[in-house]
Amino acid sequence: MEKKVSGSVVNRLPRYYRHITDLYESGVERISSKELSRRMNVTASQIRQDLNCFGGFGQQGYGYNVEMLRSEIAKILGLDRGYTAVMVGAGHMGRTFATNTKFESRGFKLIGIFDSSPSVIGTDIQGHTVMDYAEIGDFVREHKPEMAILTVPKEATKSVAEDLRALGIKAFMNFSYTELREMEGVIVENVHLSDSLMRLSYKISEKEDGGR
Amino acid sequence: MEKKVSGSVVNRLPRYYRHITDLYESGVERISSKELSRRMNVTASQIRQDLNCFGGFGQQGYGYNVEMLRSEIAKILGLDRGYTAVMVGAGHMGRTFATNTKFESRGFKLIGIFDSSPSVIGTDIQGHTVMDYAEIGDFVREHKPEMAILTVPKEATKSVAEDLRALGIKAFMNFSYTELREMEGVIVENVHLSDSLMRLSYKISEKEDGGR
DNA sequence: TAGATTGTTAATCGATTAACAATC
DNA sequence: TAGATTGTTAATCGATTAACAATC
Repeated sequence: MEKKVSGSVVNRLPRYYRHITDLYESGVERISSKELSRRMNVTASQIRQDLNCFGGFGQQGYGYNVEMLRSEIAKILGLDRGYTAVMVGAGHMGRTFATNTKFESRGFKLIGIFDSSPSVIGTDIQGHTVMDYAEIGDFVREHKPEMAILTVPKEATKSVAEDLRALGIKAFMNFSYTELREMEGVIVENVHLSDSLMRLSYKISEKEDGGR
Repeated sequence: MEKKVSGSVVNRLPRYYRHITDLYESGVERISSKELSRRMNVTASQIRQDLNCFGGFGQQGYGYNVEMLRSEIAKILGLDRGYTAVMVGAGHMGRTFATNTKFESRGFKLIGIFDSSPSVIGTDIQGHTVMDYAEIGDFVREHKPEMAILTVPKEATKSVAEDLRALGIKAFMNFSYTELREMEGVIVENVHLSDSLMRLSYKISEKEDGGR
């Protein structure tokens, strides 16, 4: 059994993937931890430590092969596993997230969008016909998606999550302004956009005061 | 000059605000760090430490007064300063963020939305008429907003940020899948939704492997 | 007063950085 | 080979937790 990887490292992984992908797409073949550290504004030491949680992907005197490192990080992140997701909530946020996220190029597949409002059921989002939430049970039992993206109003979040959990969904991404409390045996990632707005506000006011 | 507050504490502040606001709205008058720790799933010690970076808001033997604590955290976050924001990019994400975020109830004011595409200029978003990006210079010079929300495509992010910086905008919230590198003297908060998706993916695959 | 709970100091734990031998 | 750069150990730094005297 490998050593447990710390949360701080996990949080940084997508950022590594993003930067390495940028390099890959601009045709860079190799990169040293030093050069990457300059670009990412972190220490080279941290990069080497982080990557070594998962294996020795570099070569002394050379650095890291960009293509190889990219595919290794993808593997670590599980992007090669073809995870599938359903989305519940075809309102503004659902539409935007479904439209903006390049699911396929990130290794995921969005396989169904559900809503309970008659006015959106049957409409199209990026080639997906919105289905009736009442039918989600059959759909999930048949297709067995790993994750659910919840873009429903605050009030509905908890009950939808409980329904889906009972159907065997293991992981949730929650966009509503409520915290989906960790349920037994389930993985939750809460996305709170207004938290970012508040952090920004804090930093502005901190700066104003500091400048006095 | 007060002691520098650590990034970890700042990151937790919006979450405190959210939980305290929940309590406030459900009519709770006082809360102890112990009870709050139970609800938030953190240690009571951490709560007391965190709050004490900013002052002694509690009372021995009693706990914290919810209404008072809420307004203190709001003050710390700068939510009482009436910061104003412009948004650039009236596509899906811009529309969604403008529609979903209760700016006013969070102490902010969105004062203008801009785009450069003739097909959206003049359309309405939550009572805002989308203005021509070509006119943003005059607008910013007149209204002096503190922050800008960038919901533009990846390619446009950098140049828009530089324009706005030259106009005096101090803080940016960037939604595009590119990192707005910290510019001299400017505050940046990057929001990367697909990072959350990847973290979720990591956790699912970690769990699968762990269960073997 | 007695009980409760804070504010704060000290102890522990974990994460980051520095350093360097191994090696390509 | 000589130079570069990794992987990894040790040192440092910072954040979290525990403990408790102060006090409402």
